[in-house]
Amino acid sequence: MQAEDPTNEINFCQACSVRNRAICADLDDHEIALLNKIGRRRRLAPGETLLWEGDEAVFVANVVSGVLKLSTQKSDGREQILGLAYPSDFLGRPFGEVSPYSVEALSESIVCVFQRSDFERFAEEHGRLEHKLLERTLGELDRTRRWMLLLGRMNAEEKLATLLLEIASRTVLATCENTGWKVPDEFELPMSRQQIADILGLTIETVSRQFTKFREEGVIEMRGRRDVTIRKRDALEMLAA
Amino acid sequence: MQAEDPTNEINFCQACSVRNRAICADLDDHEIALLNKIGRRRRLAPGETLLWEGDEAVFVANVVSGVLKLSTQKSDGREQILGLAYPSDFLGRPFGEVSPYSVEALSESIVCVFQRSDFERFAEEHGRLEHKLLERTLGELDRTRRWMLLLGRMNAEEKLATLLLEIASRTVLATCENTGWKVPDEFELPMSRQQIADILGLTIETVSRQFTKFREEGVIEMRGRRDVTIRKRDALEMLAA
DNA sequence: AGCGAAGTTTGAGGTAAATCAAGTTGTCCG
DNA sequence: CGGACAACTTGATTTACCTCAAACTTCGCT
Repeated sequence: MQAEDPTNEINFCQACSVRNRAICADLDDHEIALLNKIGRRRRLAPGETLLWEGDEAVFVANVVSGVLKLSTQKSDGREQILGLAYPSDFLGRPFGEVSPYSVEALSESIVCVFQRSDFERFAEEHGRLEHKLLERTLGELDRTRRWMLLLGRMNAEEKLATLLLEIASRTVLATCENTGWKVPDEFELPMSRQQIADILGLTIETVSRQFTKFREEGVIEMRGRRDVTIRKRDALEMLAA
Repeated sequence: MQAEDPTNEINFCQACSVRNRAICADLDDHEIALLNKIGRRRRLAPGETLLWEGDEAVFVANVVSGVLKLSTQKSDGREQILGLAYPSDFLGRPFGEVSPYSVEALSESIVCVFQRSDFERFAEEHGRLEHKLLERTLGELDRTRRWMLLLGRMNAEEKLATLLLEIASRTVLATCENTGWKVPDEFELPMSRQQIADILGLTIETVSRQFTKFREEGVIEMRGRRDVTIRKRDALEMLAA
């Protein structure tokens, strides 16, 4: 069963779990076959970096499974996480010389990688792909702008409430492949406390204290450090509003 | 001279000051003529709103002159400005049902407006336009993500320094049409103190105190409330780094 | 099972920015 | 020109979050 080998080079698109949601969704079988030729799959271990901020932008990629973070650093080392990438999300900077941020796997991940130059050539010749990429980029811009409201105008409590709800909803979309569309109240955090702090623009201590507060209030329940169960969704939604 | 009338409906593209920089740049004369037919110019007074957050996204537009703000509000009224739009920038949300943010003119502005449906149809048939829009959207996404570092990880001093440099550089690009490429040290702020606070995720008082501090340190000089002269660019750049 | 390191939580104290409250300045307009 | 209003500045106080420091979990490893 070749299709079960995630690093299989032969026609892996056919069995791709994000085939219907990623930017390749609208391509026909012939186009998919062509795209298949220029791409390859790559497995990333947690902590492994796919792209480095400031480096030449050599790759673009689709996320097949796992969660990755996009991040940038100030000269003094302070880090800000710019976003998370889930299955079917697009990574990299087409039509640009350098990568404006780093991309690092948070969990074990599989990505479908293209040389940027190959991808750009293909996109030029296949308007449907470029259109899909445009739609996705516009959506990502909206999402990113919404996050600015969080960074600029929310307090620690509101920030964490918003993040927990966001992760819950993104996790389900990534997991259940559109069967059974309920957002689950139980999920695993794909990142450490420090990384949560870097997403929310807070310190690790403040994040930790908020988790404790939510636990004490019975808003969430935790088994271990990363397994979260939302107990009072209303309360979280109220705070995030 | 019809071309000098900014609201002229007949072939205004020909004389458009942003013709070479906006997304229409790559279109040939025939395509421009077609685009000209579906667009119209509109003049906006300071404070006038072009798009309302949450409303049906009926328009898209190019900025011809002036400065506009993109903003969103929390339920309790707190506002966050998501970005500024300068001449040649694209506004609106193609391929989306609702406008994810409000767009309001800060200064007297002229925009080139299209019905979203007309624009989408045109874009579908003219890949070059869609390609330009993709490039612009990718650039805007980079810019927006860079702003997240400011919101999440900078203090008030760094934030204001960064904003002043950003406005200075954006102003020149908007003004001198690529002749004499020096960034000027003198410019006019296109927004109030409160709006600056809403851009930086601060309060008006904190912004005011930072201005005073920069003035006392001789980093900037001000004539009136909105005319800024940068006296120590190095100092500002050091802070913004 | 038990050790060790990394990750996390908790506590005490400090500080940047928010809030509350007057003042002051600039600007519009008769 | 002067008066009124909005925009801005300044000051005093509070507070949410940060910093520093120490303990406690969790988890991988032998």
